[in-house]
Amino acid sequence: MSGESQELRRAGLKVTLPRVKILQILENSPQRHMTAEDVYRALIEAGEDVGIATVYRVLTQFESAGLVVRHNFDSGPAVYEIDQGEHHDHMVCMETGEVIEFHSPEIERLQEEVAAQHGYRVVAHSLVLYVKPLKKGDKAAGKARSTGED
Amino acid sequence: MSGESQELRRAGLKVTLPRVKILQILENSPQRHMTAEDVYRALIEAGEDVGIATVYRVLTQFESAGLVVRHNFDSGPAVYEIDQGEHHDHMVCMETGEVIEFHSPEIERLQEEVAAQHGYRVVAHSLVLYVKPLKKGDKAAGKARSTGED
DNA sequence: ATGCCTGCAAAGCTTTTGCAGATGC
DNA sequence: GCATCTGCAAAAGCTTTGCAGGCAT
Repeated sequence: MSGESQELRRAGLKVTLPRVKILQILENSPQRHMTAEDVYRALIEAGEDVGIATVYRVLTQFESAGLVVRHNFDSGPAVYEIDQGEHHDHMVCMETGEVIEFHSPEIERLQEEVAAQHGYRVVAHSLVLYVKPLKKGDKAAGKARSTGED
Repeated sequence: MSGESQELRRAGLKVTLPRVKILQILENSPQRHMTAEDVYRALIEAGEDVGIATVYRVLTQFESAGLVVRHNFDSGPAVYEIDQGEHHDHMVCMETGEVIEFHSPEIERLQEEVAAQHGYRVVAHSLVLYVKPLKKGDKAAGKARSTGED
């Protein structure tokens, strides 16, 4: 029925209430990046009686099925986000915790180039920038002003 | 005395046996990237009687002092490596577990550029490529043949 | 009806913490 | 001598797993 059921079936997963609910939450939550705990709380608030173990199991299955992508930002709990097909990397603001997505084909190309130079091909990668907001007057806008910091 | 003592003092840490030993291990181990457990085992094998808790505490202090850098490859235990001042990123071979270091100023520049476009400056970053060895004849060298996988 | 799913609770693994005694300066 | 550090053991945080019953097909 609902698009969720289709997606689950297509992923080869039996259509069950916990899976449908979790998929809905991941798709509809304002928060794109959720921890297992986040999902669990959302379920509880929605009146659904699922166990945290099931949340972990389902998220893991979703990941295997390619429905979601799992990220490990720094230490701390893993976060999951629905896979919209659009690959992207992340920037985490160290002041607000906000997560910003970005995509840079140039960086990706360079990654492959570097790997090839070492005799490898890139199967997956993880790129996270830990950032802070630019204060006004901190620097000019455009081109290639390096901040020096690393 | 030993260079280690100097380094510790310079870092503002009291010179104690566990700290000296751990620093020696990090500096002399053939393995550049060690988990707390690795360091602990090395200490035990060296006949030193330190607790794992101390290993964690010391590694954390070393990190704060800038003596070591801590990485979280995927999930799993954190790894530490002595900070040789030379910033670099990592490639992890998915077949052998081998860790290869690399440095790409171009990628770093692009990172800053992207961050700036979003109104941020890069404070730190984490880039890990998960790679597999190129089989012979797997592909030609140069240009931009994307593997499709991501 | 059957086999995959779920909830619960317990265990696992990595890392942190409280405390009393030891140690460096 | 005093503050800091250490070892031990216990706890904490996140995630996985065993098992008995439940649900989708």
